Amino acid sequence: MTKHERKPASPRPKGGIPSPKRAPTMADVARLAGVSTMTVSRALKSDSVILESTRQRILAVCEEIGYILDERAGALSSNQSGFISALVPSINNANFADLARGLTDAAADSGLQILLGYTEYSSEKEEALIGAMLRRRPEAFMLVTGHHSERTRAMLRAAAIPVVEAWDTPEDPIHHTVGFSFAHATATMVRRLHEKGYREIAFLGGTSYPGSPGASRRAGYEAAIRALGLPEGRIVSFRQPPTALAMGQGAAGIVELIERFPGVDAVVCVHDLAAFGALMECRRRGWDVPGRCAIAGFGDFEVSRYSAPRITTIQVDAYALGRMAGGMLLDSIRSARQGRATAARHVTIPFSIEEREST
Amino acid sequence: MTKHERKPASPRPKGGIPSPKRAPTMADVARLAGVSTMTVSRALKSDSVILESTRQRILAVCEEIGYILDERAGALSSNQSGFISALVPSINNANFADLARGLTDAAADSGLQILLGYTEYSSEKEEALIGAMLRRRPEAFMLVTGHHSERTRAMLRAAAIPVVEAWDTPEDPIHHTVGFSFAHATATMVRRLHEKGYREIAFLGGTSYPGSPGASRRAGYEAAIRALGLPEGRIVSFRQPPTALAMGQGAAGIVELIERFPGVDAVVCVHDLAAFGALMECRRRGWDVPGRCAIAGFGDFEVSRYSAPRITTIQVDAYALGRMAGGMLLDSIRSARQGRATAARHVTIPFSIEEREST
DNA sequence: CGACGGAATGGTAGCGATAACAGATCGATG
DNA sequence: CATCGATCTGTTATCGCTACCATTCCGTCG
Repeated sequence: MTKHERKPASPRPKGGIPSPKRAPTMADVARLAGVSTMTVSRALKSDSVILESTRQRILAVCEEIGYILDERAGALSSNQSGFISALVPSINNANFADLARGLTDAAADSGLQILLGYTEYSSEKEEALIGAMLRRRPEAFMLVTGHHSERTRAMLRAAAIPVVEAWDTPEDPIHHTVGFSFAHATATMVRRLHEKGYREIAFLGGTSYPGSPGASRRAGYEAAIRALGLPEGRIVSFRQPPTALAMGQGAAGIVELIERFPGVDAVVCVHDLAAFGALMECRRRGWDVPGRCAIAGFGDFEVSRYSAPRITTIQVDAYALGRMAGGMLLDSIRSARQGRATAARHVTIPFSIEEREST
Repeated sequence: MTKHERKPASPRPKGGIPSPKRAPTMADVARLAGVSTMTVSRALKSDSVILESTRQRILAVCEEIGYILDERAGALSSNQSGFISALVPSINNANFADLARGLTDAAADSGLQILLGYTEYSSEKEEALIGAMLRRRPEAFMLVTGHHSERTRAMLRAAAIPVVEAWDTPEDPIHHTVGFSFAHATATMVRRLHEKGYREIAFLGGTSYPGSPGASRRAGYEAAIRALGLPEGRIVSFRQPPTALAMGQGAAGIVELIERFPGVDAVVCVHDLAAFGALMECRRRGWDVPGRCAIAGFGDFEVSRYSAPRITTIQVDAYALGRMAGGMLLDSIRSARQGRATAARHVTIPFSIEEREST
């Protein structure tokens, strides 16, 4: 020992059974199995060449002494963290939860883990989270929805890792995208309502500032209304970004809407939670749905399938979307590990209008 | 260079501005700021002694060259991963999402990050996830609900890190616990219904095998029914563990229940989603709620606050519970970092019966 | 005026794994 | 029987950071 040597946490025997006070390392396994640490390392990776009998012997030793691979060290040495970072606006939302689950399952198939963060619809939080996550050197990033600050984009560019923006497709993508146009979907819903004979179609929810959640849905609504020559301006916005209050905003919103625009005969809501809140408020007040006013949602949340009446909505398989986003990132990661870059891909996935009893 | 030296990813200049092809390291920052790497390390930790002017100079260099601390290396060197692992049965559940959010926020206050996993109510998945997570050397573990296999318990014991079991309190805790007795809460609901005059009270949901989700709620129901001398056996179980089908199970279940036990005048459901499904099915069939049959839930999901009628339920602040669980773990982590162990704590948090229109 | 102490900073080893290549072993082949 | 190639295993250096202690630089004090 020279004077600067770090004192070990506990004494290390040079041979024999490792001290019970210390977690076993690969060197302990190697010693007990009579092989080198490299061979142990290979035994624990599924894709490496090693005699099956050797692997079995090593795995037996691992099991016996309770050895657990330390991926912190592995990540440093191999320069592969094994992480994918994912940012969702909120986890308390079935669509985002499904997206995250799809990504997690796709990543797990390749042995990668997810670092999940919630931005709560705030760019400051998003920046802070990305900064914290980059310190873990994730191998890829998934962003769900939203406009991203220039600082966010710069950080991701500097990190030089694959990025996928999922769900609503942005106009100015960072890299990969996968999702569908919320504006297009909402416009389709408006046209469908028009075909069914509704003539004064309103929009409920979202806030008006650009880049806000719901802005693209609102824009799609407005474009469709104009194209059809229907009366414009039937809009009631929410004051707050989407939160747990979503249903309450829908309940309050429908009342304001009907009072301000008594002729309205159909409402397109920014998402199913608002639609459900609106629907229940109508029932409470004795307003028939869809007789007095039809109600449509967005997202096909479970509540829309079981409410009475069932709610017409825009359906997208968020779980599959998450898996697809994961697949795209994994492809890019594999390429990056072999030193190749991947061109950005832009995938549009289908949505469908689920016509139910509320329209 | 000797023959065994690892080939660097790209050439490393010995001085001057770091090559743009290579991510800057602490050594680059140190060189440019004219200090040692130790001083850079101190500048980036908030709690260390360093001249403020030095810190500012170092931070400026970091900003200029886009240096990002590599916590993979830090974790290895300091033997502190900065991770807390959390396992929830499902993320697509408002209670669990709130729990995870509370834990995340509590951890973030201390600079720790969360590794989140979903067990999907399967012990095999739980074991696999814990194994994968332990390779990251988390500093603590939160488990939400459920019975844990002996192998799970052994792994956590061997890891020798603080563990908190949150939500439903287990009979045989691993370490810390925080939550409340689901059995007690459900029994309280039954008594409340009895006080209101209901006499044939049923239970809907859960599966019957021991350790299944809902088992403790069902046990609490049965105990209360027996204690009150009410007619027993009014139970309809679900065939599947809780999933996205939760509302559909409630809808199907209420029909089966009313057909098999026509005298039932109140139903306690295993959770609000089943209660909601049941309620909507009743409306669809023209069965008045609570006139024909009262319906109560569990968990105070948003849907229960806005449905028509609003659903009576058992309310718990899951976010606060998550924060509390996080606080307990952080205390233990701090102690562990100073070499001290912490005694297991068992915290019971309050629940309340939210009486609404459905009973 | 020299000893002392506290604050700031520096030097070095080591955390535990893996990359890269070298070496050993063994059966097949000419 | 020597050579070759394929397969398996070993050696060494390194990833980027932080713990541990040493050192330097001051101002203070007996």
